Amino acid sequence: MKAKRDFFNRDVVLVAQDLLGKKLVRETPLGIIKGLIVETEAYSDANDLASHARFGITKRNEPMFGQPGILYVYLNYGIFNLTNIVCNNKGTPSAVLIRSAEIIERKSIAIKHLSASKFVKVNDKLATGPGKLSMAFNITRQDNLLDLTTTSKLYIEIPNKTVPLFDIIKRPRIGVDYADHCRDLPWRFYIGGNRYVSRK
DNA sequence: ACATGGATTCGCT
DNA sequence: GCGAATCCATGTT
Repeated sequence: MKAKRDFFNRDVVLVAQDLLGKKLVRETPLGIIKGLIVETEAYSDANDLASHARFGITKRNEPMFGQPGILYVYLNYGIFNLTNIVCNNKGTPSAVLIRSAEIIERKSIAIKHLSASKFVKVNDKLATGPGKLSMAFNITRQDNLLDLTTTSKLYIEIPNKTVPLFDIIKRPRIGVDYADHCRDLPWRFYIGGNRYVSRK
């Protein structure tokens, strides 16, 4: 079952954890790639000094203020697109950064996407780290504002059958040392013991 | 108009 | 553990 608007219209810290173990489905010209989300981070509103929303609404972060369930993609370090899904009700900025996934269908397509960049190494960890993940799934700024609840191009699939239980590890977010006291918030979430997590 | 630095990754030390 | 690659949004002049 495809995740609906209500799934994303909740507190971003909850959604970030709830996305673990869900399927990320991506339709490309070459076929449909599927991956299990194993690592996420939550970014909140103006009170979160690590969030793009800390400056208020700008041209770049405008998607964060939009409908829950839409995509927010931005260029990071001039090299990588980073994939975020907007949460909370419209007007309350927040987004979940999808950091890592275990690709379970059509790995060959992901390998083709990764091969297009000289900045990533193609190995068995195809979508480990937010830059590699976005490239493996061929998510670029062209996909910015895409509505995951209404398109078949990209969406979250919630399995019908029960999935095996797993531990949710909570840690400070990566690369936000500038964020004053917010740097220590345990808003990075990953599946305990999963080998596709970017760092321990 | 200009300077700054970053939600990364890889390769070398 | 550290620096390079690379570019544009953001904040300052």
